[in-house]
Amino acid sequence: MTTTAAFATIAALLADPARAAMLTALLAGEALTAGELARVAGIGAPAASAHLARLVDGGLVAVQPQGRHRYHRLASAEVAATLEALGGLAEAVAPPPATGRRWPHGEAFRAARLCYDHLAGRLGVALQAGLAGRGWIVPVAGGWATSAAGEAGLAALGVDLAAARGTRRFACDCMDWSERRMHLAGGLGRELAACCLRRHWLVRLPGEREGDPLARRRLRLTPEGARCLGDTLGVLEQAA
Amino acid sequence: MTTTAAFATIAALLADPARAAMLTALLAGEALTAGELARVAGIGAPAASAHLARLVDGGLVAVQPQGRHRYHRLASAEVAATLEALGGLAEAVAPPPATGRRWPHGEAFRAARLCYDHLAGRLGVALQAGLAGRGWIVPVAGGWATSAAGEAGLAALGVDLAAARGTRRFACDCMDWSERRMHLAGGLGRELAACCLRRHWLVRLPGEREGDPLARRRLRLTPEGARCLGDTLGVLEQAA
DNA sequence: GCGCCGCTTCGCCCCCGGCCGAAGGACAGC
DNA sequence: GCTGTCCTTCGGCCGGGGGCGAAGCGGCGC
Repeated sequence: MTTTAAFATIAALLADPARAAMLTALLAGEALTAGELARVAGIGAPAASAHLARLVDGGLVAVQPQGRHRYHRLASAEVAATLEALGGLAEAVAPPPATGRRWPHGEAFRAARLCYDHLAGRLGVALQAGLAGRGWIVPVAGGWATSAAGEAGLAALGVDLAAARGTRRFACDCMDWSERRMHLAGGLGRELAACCLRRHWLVRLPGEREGDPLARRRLRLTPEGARCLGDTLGVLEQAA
Repeated sequence: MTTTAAFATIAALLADPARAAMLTALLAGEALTAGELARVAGIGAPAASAHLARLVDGGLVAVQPQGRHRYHRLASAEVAATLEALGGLAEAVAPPPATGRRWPHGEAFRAARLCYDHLAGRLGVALQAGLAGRGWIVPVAGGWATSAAGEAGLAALGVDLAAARGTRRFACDCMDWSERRMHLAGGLGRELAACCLRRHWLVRLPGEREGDPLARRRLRLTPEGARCLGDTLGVLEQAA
């Protein structure tokens, strides 16, 4: 009873188009100011303020004041995972909009993207499979742990394992709606993504349109990234 | 844009307490009549009818008329998976209600339960791990396939593999909110659960209270079930 | 100190949607 | 065919919540 009530409360926070647009924008993993989010949602500043207050109060969004700006981000990777799940269901249930591509951002989006703070899409799934296939990560209760070989290999790639361990969950699964498989989340997933971006193995694709909430989530594998990740983890990618 | 709109539309369907109660009840995997769902939600027949019409129209619930009754069930296992994800987030975000047990149904619910049509909880996760650990199932693109040994072993257990193949997805992962690990879904997951119930290795726990929507999801492992599943798949379970 | 800018609060309007009672349609059993 | 049951549709009421403009508050820069 109380359970289904909490359930509905969370859903109500996601049910408003303006809030949904804000959350979708925050899925890119970057912290945005209230003004930016108001523009993304297409509403005025007062309305945005009220929406954000409710999201923060509901525990979905965290806020950190900085000077005269207030930066908002998703409260946790769990929130991101749930949003991804809902997006996948929306895609599966909604009448595919006539045109062949079922998601407006299509192929590039399915190939490689950010899921809040870690990698998703075909690339994310392939990375997870590569890590498990080489025995760099091994399943343990509640998630994954690194093997000795994995420690060495990941460190050689430049992944900050110390930072990865400083998180509540070191490595766990996150559902990938487009591939219907798991990809790696948790501290390790975050640091792996950070490493790939830092070394320019992956670059963010620029958004074509201003205000495109999904724009900053798309990633492109660079030739160097394909070589390095392919050599070490067997990730083959024919992404554009 | 159109994406976030669809997203919000689905969330709006889940945002009403009455609809949430109905969907939660349907998570047990059984088809219920409109009248039963009205009672579960604590509303009158007209209101329930309107809610169900919206759920059906939104693609979350399927209906099959039978005589003068109309039986409702979740439209797909994907819907069930999303509901589970939302429930997990609600549990994580909501202030744990003072008492130690975070979900009202506590231990038994975490130990073994139905996730729509397949097994979840510690038992579901352990089953998935056991199947993968023995090489009965092997990862393939988009999910899992059975090995030769797995075919023989599952058939020996009494799992109807032909029926399992008759589904859109043979075997795929489903997120388990309580364990934060994957358990087995898809046709194979469904037939495995059906087999366990048919052979009385698992039995449904009776609901203590009338109208308890989660009641029929709780499962108990019988001594015979512990023996058979433990022998063949190494599933150790200390569930009550 | 003054003005600018980002954000919030307040007051107000309006509309969406949830609920019920009553009436209407459909199906099974006698 | 009549009656009872299950479910839906219709009409009407009401509350919650989203939107904006105006005003208030606080940090920053000239």
